[in-house]
Amino acid sequence: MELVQTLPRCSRQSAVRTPTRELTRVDIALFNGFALPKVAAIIEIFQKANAFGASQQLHPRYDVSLLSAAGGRIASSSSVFVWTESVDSHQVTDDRHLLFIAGGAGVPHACRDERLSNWLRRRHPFSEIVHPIAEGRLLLEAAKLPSRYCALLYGDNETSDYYQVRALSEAPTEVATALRIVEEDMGLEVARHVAESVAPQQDMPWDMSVSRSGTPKVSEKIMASARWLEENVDQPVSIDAAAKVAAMSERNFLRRFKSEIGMTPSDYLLRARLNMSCRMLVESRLPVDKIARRCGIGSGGQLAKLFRKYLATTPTDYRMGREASPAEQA
DNA sequence: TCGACCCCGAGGTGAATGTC
DNA sequence: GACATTCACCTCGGGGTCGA
Repeated sequence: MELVQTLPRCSRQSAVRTPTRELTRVDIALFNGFALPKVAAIIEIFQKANAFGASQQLHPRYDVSLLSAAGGRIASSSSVFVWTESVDSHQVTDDRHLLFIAGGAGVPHACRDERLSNWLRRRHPFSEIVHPIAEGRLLLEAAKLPSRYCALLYGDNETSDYYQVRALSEAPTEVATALRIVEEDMGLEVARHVAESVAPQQDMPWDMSVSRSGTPKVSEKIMASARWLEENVDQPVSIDAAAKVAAMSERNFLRRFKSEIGMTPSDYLLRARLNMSCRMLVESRLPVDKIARRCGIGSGGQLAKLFRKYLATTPTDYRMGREASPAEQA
């Protein structure tokens, strides 16, 4: 069941909100086993927008809160821990509220969490945007609530391509929603500035995401399996499991995936993992072995082997090269 | 169009070695 | 001692083919 609502505009004229000052509260609902990358992308977008505002002598525009049913320490699916506020201690204010709901392997368990469901029901009427990330929509469905996307994302405005907005029949990506909100609040130039500073694909060796590019000839089943592969880059993934997502036999899945996407599922997964490891090499100081394990690439040795094959370098050389020439990353 | 079977090679795993 | 890289061996993914 697809539960989707759209407001006329994600603008200040919303009937839901009567702000007393220019602050937007961005609540992100988490649970054990949530998928970290997309949550991190949202946080980064609003943080960059605040930082840009600060450089213009403006007050912080966005207040991002990480929330969970009980509060405290929450583990992502990649075993990275974050500290959260309890939903019960988090009060609704008369500021503008946006709600993002994480996806990830922990969703089925979170769907059975009455405390989280009840809070979603209480918070839903006060949130201008209610945007589930991937499997996060199952949490909304479990609470019998509709999604509430930013309607402007469905319009044919000139910046749709810039945010990689999907077809009209699909929900916008969480990144597109966050960027659109920044554009609404702070203007197109700021949104572009933020998009350019956070866009991982522009820095990475490959941009191969089918789910973002919306390749027209790709069937929904194959698209779903490709998305599933992208969302599970940090997990041990078998082709058989991916075939089950597409509701096909393993052999047929391999054949269809390659003919529609142009590469094998394992190649697709490998590229996604390499992109993630490249990003972590540049943005963190974690040792190569830990990065490899967190990206689903067994060991540092395996990562070195892949870097030698695909990039003709080693992970440490790649990291040093990116640090030595930051201008090339722009 | 899809499933089943078989074979080959690429990739994963863990140990060994090198470097700092 | 920690981390990075190489190497050897084994597993499994992908291609070819055929039949339903």
